[in-house]
Amino acid sequence: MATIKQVAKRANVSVATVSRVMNNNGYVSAEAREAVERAIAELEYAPNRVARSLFTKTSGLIGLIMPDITNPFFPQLARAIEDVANQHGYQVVLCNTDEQLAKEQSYLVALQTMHVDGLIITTNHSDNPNYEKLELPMVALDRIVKSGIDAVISDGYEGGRLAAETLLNCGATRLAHIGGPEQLQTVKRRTDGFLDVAGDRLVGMTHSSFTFKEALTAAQTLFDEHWPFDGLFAANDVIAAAVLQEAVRRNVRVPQDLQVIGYDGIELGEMTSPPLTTISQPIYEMGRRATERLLDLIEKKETVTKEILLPVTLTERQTTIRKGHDT
Amino acid sequence: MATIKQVAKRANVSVATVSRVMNNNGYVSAEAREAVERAIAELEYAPNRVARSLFTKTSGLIGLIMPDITNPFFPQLARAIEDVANQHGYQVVLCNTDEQLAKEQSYLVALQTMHVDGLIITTNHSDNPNYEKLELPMVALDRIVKSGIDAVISDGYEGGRLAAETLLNCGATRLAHIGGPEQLQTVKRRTDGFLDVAGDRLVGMTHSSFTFKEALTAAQTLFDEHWPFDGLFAANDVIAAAVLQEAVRRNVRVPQDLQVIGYDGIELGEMTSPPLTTISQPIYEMGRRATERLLDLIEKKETVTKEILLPVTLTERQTTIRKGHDT
DNA sequence: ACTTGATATGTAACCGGTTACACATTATGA
DNA sequence: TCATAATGTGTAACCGGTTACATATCAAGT
Repeated sequence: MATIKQVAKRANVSVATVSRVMNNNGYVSAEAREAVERAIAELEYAPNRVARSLFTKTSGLIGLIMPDITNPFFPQLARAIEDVANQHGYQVVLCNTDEQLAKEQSYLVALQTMHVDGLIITTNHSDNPNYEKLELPMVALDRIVKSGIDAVISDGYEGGRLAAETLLNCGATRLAHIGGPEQLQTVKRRTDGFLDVAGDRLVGMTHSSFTFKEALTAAQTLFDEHWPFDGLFAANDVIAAAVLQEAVRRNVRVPQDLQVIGYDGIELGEMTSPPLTTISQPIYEMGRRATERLLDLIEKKETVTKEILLPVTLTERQTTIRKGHDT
Repeated sequence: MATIKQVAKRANVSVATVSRVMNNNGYVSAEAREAVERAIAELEYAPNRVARSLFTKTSGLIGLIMPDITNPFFPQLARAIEDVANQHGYQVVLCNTDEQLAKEQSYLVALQTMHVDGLIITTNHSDNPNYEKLELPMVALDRIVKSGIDAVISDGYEGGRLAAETLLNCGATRLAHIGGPEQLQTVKRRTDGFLDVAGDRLVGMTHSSFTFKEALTAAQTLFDEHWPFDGLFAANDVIAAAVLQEAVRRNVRVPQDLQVIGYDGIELGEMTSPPLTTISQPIYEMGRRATERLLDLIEKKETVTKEILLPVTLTERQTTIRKGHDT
């Protein structure tokens, strides 16, 4: 790899001049510029970002902290973040924390010492003494933070309401629900919204983590203890998929005997049989907005904290019965 | 953030001594060491990796180049890579290329100028003039490279054979197949293995990309043009999921009327109804091995090129009929 | 007593950029 | 014509580490 010194030599100028043409600032004569550009081309020079980083104290790196990329909600988010970051010349460093404080902590110092320019955080610690004292620009994604940290979330409460209303509109009268991990506030809101509309039409409810295996157990419990019900809202699509599978195992027909609505709008929902009706979060959009916000924080040095709330929508597929199309 | 100079001052030693205790090399007296350690603790000093990087020309970063993290095969791979990297003190930079040469190219220079220590490549270009001339340590994952680049792949040919044998053993007599994108060599091998065993028992075959939507179209075509068949092998699990969905739409019972085997062993396979029998690649293991190999290349400066071939296994779920358990 | 090797520590160069500052040279305006 | 501003360029300091080298002390060996 060529260095700026070699370029300078070849172009018969000083390193300062080379740096000026690279960064397009300061005065440079037309001849000098041309000579430098030729030298750059000939040597295939690309400036060393580490060296630049040392002086400028910016790295062009943003840290992405998530619980587990393997959870099907996150890849889309990561993709959106990476896309936007890349479009602006940034790279993203991926960090899986498994919601473990120790891992998170160690990533945090690693990221800081490598001078990342900002952080996007999608982990859901209730107890995190970490972030507040960090001076890095950062935005929380799908996650509620107490203090003055920017956040991008979608409207879980409204989503829960929408799910309940939809089931009711589609003719369900006995509602059931499987909620997510109770410490996740964004997820709890979905449950709150659902329950507020369901009222005493709720006949059964349980909770589950977001792993398929546990969801399957939760579904079994729900069927065992509260059957019959004819409308079910799951706190996310993975849980809904488990419900669907358990339903066929029990010869419960979906949507004729039981209507099901999931939450998230991940691709998995298209792949189940039948395809899953769900409350879609604008996942890609959330990632995009979070990243754009972060870049504003980094580059424009914005200071006011903002919370961005995105609307959710109903994606009707085939686990609910369309009004006026009853089978 | 404290600097080494501040630590040195506080401990009444020179920066050299501080550096020596940090890196545990050279001679340091017990008293000096202790003073330095106390100063480090008091200042919460963590060395600036950028500065270190500039001198040592290593960054502790490894670049992960994949087509699209959104494709459900990749998150597990990414996870494995990240885990192993992290255990060894490395971070990973995520790059989605969409198989576009331009994007790949631009990532490559970005990664080089930031001095990543190595590369893991899971893109499947047939034409890539890039990598060979790079002097970075790198390993290809799930991807076949001509020249002297290390690779970790699983035994697709044997997997294809295994799929065919399993279907045959389970009583299928009229076989069908949906292959993957034809330019992907690792995927083509699955088809080869399957066809070699299937022989003239194959009654129909088509191809599809790995997106669910296209897979659905391919499945429809196959049913339209070649039905009936009673055993189907799909080049990956996403395609298999599409087949399953199309089957219920046509009131084809799985596995009674049609047995289906997928490929990959991603979690999606557990979530379909019924759960999918599939040829499992050791995905996490592949990521792990690739990363370990890369770290050997980086740290031990190994030079001999190695190709690691991992075995696949049959994961029997409910889209095939167990021998001796015929329904 | 004197050489020698091990131990201990500091100074300064270096990694490859950026930029403050000094110093020219040329253009502009009165 | 001359002061002043705009333009153009190089030198060297700086970012925060690592390490070669010089130097100093001390114990061991002869």
